[in-house]
Amino acid sequence: MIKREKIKDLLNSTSFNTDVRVMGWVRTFRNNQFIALNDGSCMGNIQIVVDFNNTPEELLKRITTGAALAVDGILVASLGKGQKVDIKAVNIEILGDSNAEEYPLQPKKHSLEFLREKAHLRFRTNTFNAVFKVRHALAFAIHQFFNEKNFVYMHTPVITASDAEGAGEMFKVTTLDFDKTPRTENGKVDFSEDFFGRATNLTVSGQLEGELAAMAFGQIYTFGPTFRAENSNTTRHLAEFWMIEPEVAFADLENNMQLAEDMMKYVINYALSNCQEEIAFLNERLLEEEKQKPQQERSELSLVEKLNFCLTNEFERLTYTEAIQILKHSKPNQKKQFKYLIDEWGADLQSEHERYLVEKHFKKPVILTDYPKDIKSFYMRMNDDNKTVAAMDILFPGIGEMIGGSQREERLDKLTKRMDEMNIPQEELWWYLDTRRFGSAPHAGFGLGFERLVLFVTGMTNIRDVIAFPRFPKNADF
RNA sequence: UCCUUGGUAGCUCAGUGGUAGAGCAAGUGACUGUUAAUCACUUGGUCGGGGGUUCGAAUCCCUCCCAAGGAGCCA
Repeated sequence: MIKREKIKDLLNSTSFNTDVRVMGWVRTFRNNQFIALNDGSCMGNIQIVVDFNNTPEELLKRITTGAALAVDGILVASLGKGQKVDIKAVNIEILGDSNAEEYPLQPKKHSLEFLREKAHLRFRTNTFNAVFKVRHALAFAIHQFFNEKNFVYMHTPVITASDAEGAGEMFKVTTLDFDKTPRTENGKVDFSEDFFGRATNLTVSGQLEGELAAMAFGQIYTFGPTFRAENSNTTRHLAEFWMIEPEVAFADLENNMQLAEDMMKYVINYALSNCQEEIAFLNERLLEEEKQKPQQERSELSLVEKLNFCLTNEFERLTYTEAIQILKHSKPNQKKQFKYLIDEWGADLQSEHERYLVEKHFKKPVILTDYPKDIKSFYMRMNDDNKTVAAMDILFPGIGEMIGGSQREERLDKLTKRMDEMNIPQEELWWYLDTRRFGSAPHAGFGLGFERLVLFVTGMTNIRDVIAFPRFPKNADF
């Protein structure tokens, strides 16, 4: 028997008149004669030409959209205009039938909302083929970037006992029987009877554990699933998402910003050069979509232009205080077009403000630094002004916050003081505080929401379309 | 969780008080170098669920569920 070949290789082949064998799934079957076959090796289909006069009616009827086939045939130069090569079928074997009356994917354009409900089948569409290839490339590029810089990939725990991080609502992890939970004398659930002997949750961040490792390896990163039980129903939040969290010893906020910008450019560049076909497709898809919109709402740059723009321009860096000044004097603020008007220093920035800075004022990624201490986490390093902390948020057009990071507070007295002020129990984080007791050192790190990166690079607009099986409130299908 | 807009055939939608429609898909047939093939015919609906108003409800009211977009929370 001949060895099976990948469609990707055959589409570029010029070895005409050779016997080939392919396997794949039917995308369309036109004219009782032309099968567009896809095997996932690339976005393109190979055209199988069927000699329908010498093929049993029985078999022709079973060549339906979605059916899996094994085809033996001869590779020939195509007579048609749409493609360079055809396979003249000699023998077609149906590996798996696909009932055309029941198969949900039709040879036509489907809405993303519809495909979201068919998440088990949506990989079979061009759009999702492209999205998940790009997702793969980005994940690979992230590992390659850190590996080249000699970072150590740490696997931080998915189940944690600390609930003091304040990053968000947590999912409880328990084996207790809900119908008869053990109770303490004062009526509370007795978690000492639970599997771990204490209350546990799914992690909301690997940062604290990451810091422990960074204080030995010097530079580490994590890349794993993260969970937030927030009741968020937006196009950029998930209950289960993947996060990349580098942590670097002997680094300050400046180093941290540089690392983040370098990483973003590295992985975007990797995707551009390794997913040309996919990104070209997504670029076209987005252009088509934008055509539906009124002129005003269309973006100035195409997807490819936007990605290239990111690579060739420095991210704009400015402090929170400078941003407030810009916003205060901005047109929408003067004309009271903001829903939340910028009045004085200290307020948290709303999405509309971030969007103005990124999309209207600077028109490129922006790194905002040195936020007021009161709107940031306890572990961020206090600046000399005692008002701001060495925090940074990287804002991207269309996405908002892509990265959040900071230089960490390495001074034990200042750290414990902040914890007291923010009511964070020190005894629960004794192990974290130990790093400040024994050989503390300046260090910094950040968290990158992987799906938000995939959103940006694919030009998709809903985060539920860039993760295979999205988890969000009221939804855990598949 | 809040605000807005929606939920009608497998899909995308029209129908705004008088008894259910189109295009595509699917089925049957014709045609055969097509490119989401084309042409003809056919099938297909508890109009999101429940309750109410009315002689009569897809249409009006109440309520619940679900979806999209925006907000908050954040990555």
